[in-house]
Amino acid sequence: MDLRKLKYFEAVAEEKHIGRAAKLLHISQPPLTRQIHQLEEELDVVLFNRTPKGMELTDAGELFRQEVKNIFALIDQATERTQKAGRGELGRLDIATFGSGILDSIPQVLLAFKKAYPEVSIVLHQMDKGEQIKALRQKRISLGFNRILSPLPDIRSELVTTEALLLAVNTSDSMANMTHVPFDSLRDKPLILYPTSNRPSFVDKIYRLCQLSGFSPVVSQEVGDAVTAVALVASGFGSCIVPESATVLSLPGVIYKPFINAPDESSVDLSCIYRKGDNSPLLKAFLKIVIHYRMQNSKQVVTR
Amino acid sequence: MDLRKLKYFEAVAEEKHIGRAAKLLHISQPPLTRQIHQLEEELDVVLFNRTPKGMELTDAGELFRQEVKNIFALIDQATERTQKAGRGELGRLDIATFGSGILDSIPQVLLAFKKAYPEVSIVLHQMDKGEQIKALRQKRISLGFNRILSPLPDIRSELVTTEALLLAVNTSDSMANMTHVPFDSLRDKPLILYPTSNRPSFVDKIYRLCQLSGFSPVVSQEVGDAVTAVALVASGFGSCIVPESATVLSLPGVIYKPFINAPDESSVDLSCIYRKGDNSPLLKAFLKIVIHYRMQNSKQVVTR
DNA sequence: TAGATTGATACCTTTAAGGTATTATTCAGG
DNA sequence: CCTGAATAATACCTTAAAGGTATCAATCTA
Repeated sequence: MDLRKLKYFEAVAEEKHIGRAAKLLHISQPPLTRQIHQLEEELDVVLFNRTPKGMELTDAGELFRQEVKNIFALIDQATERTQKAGRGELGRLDIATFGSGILDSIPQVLLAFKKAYPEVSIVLHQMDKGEQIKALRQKRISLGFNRILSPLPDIRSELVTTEALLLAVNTSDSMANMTHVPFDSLRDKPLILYPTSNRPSFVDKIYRLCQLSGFSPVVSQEVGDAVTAVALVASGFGSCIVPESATVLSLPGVIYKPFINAPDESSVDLSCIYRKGDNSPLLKAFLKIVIHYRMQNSKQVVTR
Repeated sequence: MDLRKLKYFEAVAEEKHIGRAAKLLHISQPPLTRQIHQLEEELDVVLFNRTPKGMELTDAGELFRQEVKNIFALIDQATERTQKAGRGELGRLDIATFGSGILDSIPQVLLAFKKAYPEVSIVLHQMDKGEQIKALRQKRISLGFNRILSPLPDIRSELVTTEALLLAVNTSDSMANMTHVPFDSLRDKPLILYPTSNRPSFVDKIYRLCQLSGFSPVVSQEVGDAVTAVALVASGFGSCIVPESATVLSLPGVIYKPFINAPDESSVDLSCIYRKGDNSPLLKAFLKIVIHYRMQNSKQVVTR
């Protein structure tokens, strides 16, 4: 079977005339006659009745014509879909997020991507950093969102946004009516912290900042994610340090305060990580959106 | 696009290795490399990632592989269906029957055909002879069942069965307890007859038989079809002459009597008619069943 | 570092599709 | 009844494209 023959068949079926069909196909009549004969021989079916006026489809030919139409439609569809997939406009993207990272920035990036590439289905997975790296290597995911990174030979990363750290305090706290909180006022204040999972972690960062300010934090409670932490702040368990994006959690009894006199690097990055060799167009498309988001975001910061 | 390329693509996708795939396809490696490159160029999509270990499908390639599988399945299906249609095993057959002809023989033939060619859908149309011939010429039907035929240049016919003529009489009739009815006893007996639609007709035949016996029939009533006629016999309107197959109508008050001393040709043919030039495999298949039916039927008559 | 294995490239051979000239057949019109 | 026009079919040649052989560049492995 040969698509050329099918195309030729379609033309003859349409024109009911070998000569005219040949002209339409920009070939001469004899080769077309031959191709039609070969097709009939291959199928072992008479597709046309030859009359002195031209070619007339048999019932079997009529049926075959429909089938051929479907075949070409399917081929066109296959081509189109494959090309879309090749441009990263169609497919499935498995993305990992960490516990409370799914606040503010990540949804915004995902939304922007969804808008630009509506035919890509995004599947989200909850994973901590260690799991993300494992899943990346096993190709179970193509992307992971993370905060604190250590360089790895087979993993690349792209910065999404940089967020200031804020202190979430209870409204009954003595610091509640300050506009800015000096970082070292955290000395002796009970802090809600997170367990250290995979180093380097967000907790490590907080410990280092305290160390730079010359004290060790007093841990009142360890919780798994920022949402729980803020909830505990609301009920008076203590304060906690959160990235700026956590302010979307507006719980009664909680207010967020910026630091003053904080050591350098009192901000935290949000990055996405991916396999080094991955040249999938889906990944490229996503990174393009990430970079666009970062640009737009930093511009906003500048113009503020 | 070219099915050869798709076949080659499938092989490489399966083997993940150009060399092995080439061996499987019984060609050498370089042309296969070239074909894959051409396919990628034509689609403008990278289908494989080349590694030192072999070829690895990209996401787009993976999708294309599915599509290609569907394409080949559709082509196979198209081929199969067309071949069936070419052998008359698939399709639609429009058949005309006349009023009461749809008794006994015709259903048996249709049933036999349905059994032998289950994938052919038969569409029945009620038409008298004149309409049948018109519909045949306009190709609205491919076959018509009929009794009395006049030869036409563009219409062929095939005998289905020959039936004796019987007299349907009311049980109260004086002839009811005869085993055989002399034909000329119909003289002066009221007969239920049919209107003459297209000559030569069944009525013409009856008139001729009467004429040969030396009398003219007394018409008590004209009715459109044999079923109505027999119903009138049941209620005492008179007698009527019917083909043997009408005996399947067993109405209370009606008994069927064979003739004796009837003129020659006191039997009537059931034939099917079709276009002279029609070489459709569906028609051929149907005629084969018709001839088979006739053979089997005449054998039964002989062995009786 | 040497050898083996991968896909890619260069160049020639062979197959099959396309072109030109012609034929057989059928139908329409004189 | 014959002639001419139109149809698809056939014979034979030309051309384009697929296939084969030899070889290369790159990468991993021992």
